[in-house]
Amino acid sequence: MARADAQRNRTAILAAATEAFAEHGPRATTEQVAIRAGVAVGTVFRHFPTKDALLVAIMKESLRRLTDLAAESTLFEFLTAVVDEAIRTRTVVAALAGPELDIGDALRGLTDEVERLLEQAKEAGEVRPTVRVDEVMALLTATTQAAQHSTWSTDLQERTLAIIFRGLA
Amino acid sequence: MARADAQRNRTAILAAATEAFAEHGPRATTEQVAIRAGVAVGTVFRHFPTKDALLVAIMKESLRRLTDLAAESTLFEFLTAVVDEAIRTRTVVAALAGPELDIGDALRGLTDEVERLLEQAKEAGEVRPTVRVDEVMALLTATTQAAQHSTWSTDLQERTLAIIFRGLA
DNA sequence: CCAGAAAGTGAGTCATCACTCAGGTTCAGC
DNA sequence: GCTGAACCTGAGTGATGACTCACTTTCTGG
Repeated sequence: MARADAQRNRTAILAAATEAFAEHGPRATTEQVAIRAGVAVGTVFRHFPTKDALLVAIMKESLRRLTDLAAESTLFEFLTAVVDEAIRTRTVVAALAGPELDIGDALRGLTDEVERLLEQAKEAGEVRPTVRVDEVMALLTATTQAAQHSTWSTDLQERTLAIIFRGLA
Repeated sequence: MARADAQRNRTAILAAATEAFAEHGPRATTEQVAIRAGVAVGTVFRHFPTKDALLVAIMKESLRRLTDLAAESTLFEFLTAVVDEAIRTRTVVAALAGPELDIGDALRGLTDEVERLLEQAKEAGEVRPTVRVDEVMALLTATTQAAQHSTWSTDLQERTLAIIFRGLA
């Protein structure tokens, strides 16, 4: 049986890291995370041997949450939701962006869901049959990247997404 | 009259920095730039008091080049060109992205050109009249961001841009 | 030529962080 | 309770990288 306090700390660290990275991006220091979690630095490193490991853990969590969400959405709803999530937690983006960190499997799960939603949308006649998944993922990456770096009003975000949706239809 | 060697060094530093940042992103060290330019670190700092100043100088140069290019292109040609440039020199992107660095005026020049091209495209019936400049800029930001972070094949890049163009039409 | 001003040099400073570890604390099973 | 294994602590370490400055070198105008 794992110790209860260790479990509590692990959870607290994950929550703190999510907040810290959301605020300051991946440049948030491990110590900031530790303080936020009410814990010493050493404890953070006991649970996650590396800062990157911590980032990966958070990203996987985020991707899993999104993958679940996909189960109960249409394609367009889902894309909108992903962009929202990207703005809120500035880490997802990195996840979609580069192969620097190893989150291959979680990302594949998301892609599978998108593929399913894409097929649905095609059958409903909402998306051209010629559109491929990698194109949708590329657009998704693009939008999330930009949404978090620059400061878009929700209005602009909606109008931009509308253009993309029109391009898919 | 400014000294000739100083001019030469300034040019060499700018060229070296462009290369270095293109290869390693903004994380390239000042010393790498110095070595590439065949110069000591101190000299780099004599010309550009800050690493950020150096980045700004490069970005402005890049934006000016693009602004010039806009004079002789259609909207779609231009957007494609910007994305290409973004992939080549990984610094433009940061320019479009955030207000972290001060390049306001150069960016405004680019936006003006895009606006002009947009009007042209509308008159030619290639773009819906309802499309606004900020939307085009947002899409531009998005695409450049993504293009440089992830590794897109030129094929995927073309297909993705095609979808965006279709959305604008 | 030659002064002296402008420019260049590069070892050194200082701050920042990811990460460690010797020693103290707390939990869980008996 | 008690014991020992698991866990926590936080000052310290080492690496990195932006920036400085006392000193040397190189231009250029007269």
